[in-house]
Amino acid sequence: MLPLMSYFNWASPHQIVKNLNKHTVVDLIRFTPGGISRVELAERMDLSRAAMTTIVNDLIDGKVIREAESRNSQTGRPPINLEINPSRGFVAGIDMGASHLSLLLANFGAQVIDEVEIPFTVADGPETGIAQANKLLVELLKKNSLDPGQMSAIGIGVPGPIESEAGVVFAPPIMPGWNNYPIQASLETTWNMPVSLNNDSELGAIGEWAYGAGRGENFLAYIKVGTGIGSGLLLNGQIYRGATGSAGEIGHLTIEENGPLCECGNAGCLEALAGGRAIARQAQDAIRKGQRTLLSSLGPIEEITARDVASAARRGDLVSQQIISRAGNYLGIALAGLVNLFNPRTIVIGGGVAQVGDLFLQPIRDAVARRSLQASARTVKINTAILRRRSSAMGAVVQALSIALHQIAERKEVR
Amino acid sequence: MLPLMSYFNWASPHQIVKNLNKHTVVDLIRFTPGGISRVELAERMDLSRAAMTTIVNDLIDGKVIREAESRNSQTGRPPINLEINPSRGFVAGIDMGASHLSLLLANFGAQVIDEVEIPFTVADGPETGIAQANKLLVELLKKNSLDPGQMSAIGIGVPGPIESEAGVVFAPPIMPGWNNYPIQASLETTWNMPVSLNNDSELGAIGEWAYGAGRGENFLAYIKVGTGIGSGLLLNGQIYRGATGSAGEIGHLTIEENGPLCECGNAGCLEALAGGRAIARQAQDAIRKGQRTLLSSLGPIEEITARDVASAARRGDLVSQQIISRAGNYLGIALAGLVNLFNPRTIVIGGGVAQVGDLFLQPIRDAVARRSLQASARTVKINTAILRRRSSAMGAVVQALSIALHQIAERKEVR
DNA sequence: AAAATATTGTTAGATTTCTTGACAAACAGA
DNA sequence: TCTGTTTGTCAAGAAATCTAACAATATTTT
Repeated sequence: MLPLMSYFNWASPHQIVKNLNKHTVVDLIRFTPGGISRVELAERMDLSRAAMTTIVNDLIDGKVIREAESRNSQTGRPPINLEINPSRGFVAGIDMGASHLSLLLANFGAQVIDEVEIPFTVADGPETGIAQANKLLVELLKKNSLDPGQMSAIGIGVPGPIESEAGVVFAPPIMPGWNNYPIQASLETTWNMPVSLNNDSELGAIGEWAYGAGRGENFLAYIKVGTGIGSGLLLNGQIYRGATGSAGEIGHLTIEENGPLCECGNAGCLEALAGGRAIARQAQDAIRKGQRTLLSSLGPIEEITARDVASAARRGDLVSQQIISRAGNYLGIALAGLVNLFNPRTIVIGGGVAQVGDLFLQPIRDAVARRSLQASARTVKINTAILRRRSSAMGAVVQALSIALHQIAERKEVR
Repeated sequence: MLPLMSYFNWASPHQIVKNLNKHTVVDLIRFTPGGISRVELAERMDLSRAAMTTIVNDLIDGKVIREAESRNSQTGRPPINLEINPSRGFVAGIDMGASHLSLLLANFGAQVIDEVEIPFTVADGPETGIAQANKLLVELLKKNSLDPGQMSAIGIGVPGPIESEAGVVFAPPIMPGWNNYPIQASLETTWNMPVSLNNDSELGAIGEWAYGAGRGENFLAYIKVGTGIGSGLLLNGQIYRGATGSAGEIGHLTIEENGPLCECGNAGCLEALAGGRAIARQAQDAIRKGQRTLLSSLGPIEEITARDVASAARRGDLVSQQIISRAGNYLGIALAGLVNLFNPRTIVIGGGVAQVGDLFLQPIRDAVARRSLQASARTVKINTAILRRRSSAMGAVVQALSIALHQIAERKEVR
């Protein structure tokens, strides 16, 4: 069957970008677990083996990819696996959160060389924030005796909606002062290399898709439970942003019509019931009411965070467990809606609270099973992020590599 | 910017189907309002004018398209509009509902030649249902002095989830007995031509996208309010079916946790609150309670339908208007969730109840504005289906034409 | 150890599809 | 009638892929 109107929406595909098949080969090599050979590539892409030889040897000449070990086969000449040439260069992945800034340094094979994370206040504004990120990257490079010239691209994720053409964030609720600030352009000027600016939840989805709990799943939702609650959607294998770039706002689904007020102005949003701030507040209330909990011993009540609650829950604190479990139930109610509408194959739960594991996951799974249609609920898998705190930063690395690799693959000569 | 992982997911594009550019040209001609010329095609597809001449003349030779009138231009040689050759053949579009069966006969220019609609009971099972459809089509052809040999393809929509490879419906709640029945194969054998089987809500989205209220909108949700409530989603310009084909099940979002029981087994589903059956039941209850309403004069209480309520509401009946408005509010609550998650540009409301107009639309718009994030709510347009009862059947015609046109475009010679 | 078999990867020439750049065609206005 | 402008066509050449034969490298069989 023909996919509907696909012709209409694709620009002439050999023109979307030149050498489309070359790019396809690069990405198949990047993301096929266990490696892939020339003949397998040819079969997968429906090209002749001869054509594949030309394409692959071209990429090898450009030092984008290289031959790896031959796999042992049952019979016949063993296939030669192809892999990205890891020593072709480096990229950086930056994950900017509301209260943390983390940074990965990776080679072209997407292997993490080094990483660093610092406390951070995104509300301090763009100049301060970007300066901090720059400084951190300079230090990390120096520590690894690397020259900025050896880097090829930077990926960065921020907790707000992106205007991707312009390279800015657009009316971000939790990034005051950043509206329309030229984040991408600023980094590109400073570092003199291409920069990919993305939403942090989208990057989480990409990271977990590429190397995590949703590896290769083409219908994937990544839920980031942090200060706020956001999601990154991978539909038909592509990031889905919606008509104006604000798709996936699961945090502002109304769950309880008369629930607590949310920063967005509505009442009873998921975020106001199960987000990091809500979890912290519930814990503080519990202490004030005099409930017996490990949390009371942590110092000033106002400074108790969702992370404290999560870690207390893991150590067996009943009050904390109850708070986490209730948050899980709320999230599950929202996810039931998402499951009915999107019918994803996999949902990956990331962010600090998710690391608690089954204490959080089980109420989610229960609520989804109870409140969504069997057809979709039966097939959906709900799991914790494998890359843990690194999901988004890893997604940023993937995006940086996408730019770097495809830019190099365009060129004929070795630079 | 490069679209993420697009390379990975596309098979080698020139292989998705041969002569991709030829097909793109056909669809651009089909769906560009106001017509399109060779040069405009070349620009839109990023091809040279010379290449476009070859492609277009090839299609003209194959009698797939033809030259239309020249448009008047400001200056220079006026462009020659291209159009699908309407007299190249005919197609049929079938819309099978729970309680009606309708049929459109259209030429290759998608102009409706004739149509017919009969009452129908899908629950009578596939043999009966398909026999009825066949008979109806035979009669319609005879009435228009057409030979089956002049038809090129059939599109059919049914109210259940589709396994599109297999051409069957899969566990359809309101099509008892149809599970896995080879609908597509049966029609293909009987008529000896290709058949496209689709979900009726999807077809509604396609119909309204092509010739209706969502013309050309690439982020479109079509909501069908009939006996049940379903939706068809067009995301990034492509029909979205989800991982297992059951995406868009908006009718089974939980709206009131302790609401009325739904056929799906859960409680408080949208469908149980605002679907056709729910509307009829509320009207019946109102009469039994002795409320003053035009509906009381319509004969046996049990036979009052949602359509009766809708038409009474249009004529000013307050009780009916209240019921419709309440249903609109419930639908709006569900749509607020859809807007937050999908961020569509347009929502088209179809089905019988929607024809009431603002009485139904306004509470929907209010609820969406109240309960979804500003970023998405501000930009979404919510309108009634322009094609009215024909949305789905027209979508079936579009699908049939897709098969027919692209099949012919493949061939070199005129058949 | 040699031969048979199977599978991967390469080579050379033909084919298809697109590009470039020149040119013909069709209209408006001076 | 001439000029300017835009559409559409033609011919030669370039790029990418195909076909079909062949070389390379392993296992299995004789």
